[in-house]
Amino acid sequence: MARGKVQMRRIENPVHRQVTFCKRWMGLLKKAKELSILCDADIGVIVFSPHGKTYELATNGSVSLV
Amino acid sequence: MARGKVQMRRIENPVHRQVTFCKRWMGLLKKAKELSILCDADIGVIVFSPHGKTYELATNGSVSLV
DNA sequence: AACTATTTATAAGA
DNA sequence: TTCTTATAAATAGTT
Repeated sequence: MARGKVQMRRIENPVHRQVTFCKRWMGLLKKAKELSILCDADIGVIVFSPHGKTYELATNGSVSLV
Repeated sequence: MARGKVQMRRIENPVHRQVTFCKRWMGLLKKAKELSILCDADIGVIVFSPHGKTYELATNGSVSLV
């Protein structure tokens, strides 16, 4: 979304993909938290990275149940 | 994010809150899909609205297991 | 539901 | 990974 448009397809370069993942995951978490607060909703987000790592957010323990 | 900043707290007006929920949920879904595609990750997002409705996205069936 | 003025997220670079 | 900056994208308020 910035210095040039981004093509909507898998980023082949591993380093670039990792950097983008980090940045966008942070952004997604922020957006989810905002939606939760602003609209009084309970949100759970979970991401399974290709390398087996999982990242998650639960605004009320919902995802931890999984 | 636009015609004026938004305070990060629950929107009291029900109509305003519903409209914002709709807009932001759409945005969150888009961001999640993008992260999934760009970074080859598997993502699940689930939202429990205060009124009992649930909205979800699963890029690989992950959330449907819940 | 559409439209834009603005804010925010973020791609690229350091 | 963290910071900076230019620019694309999301969206708050309006119509």
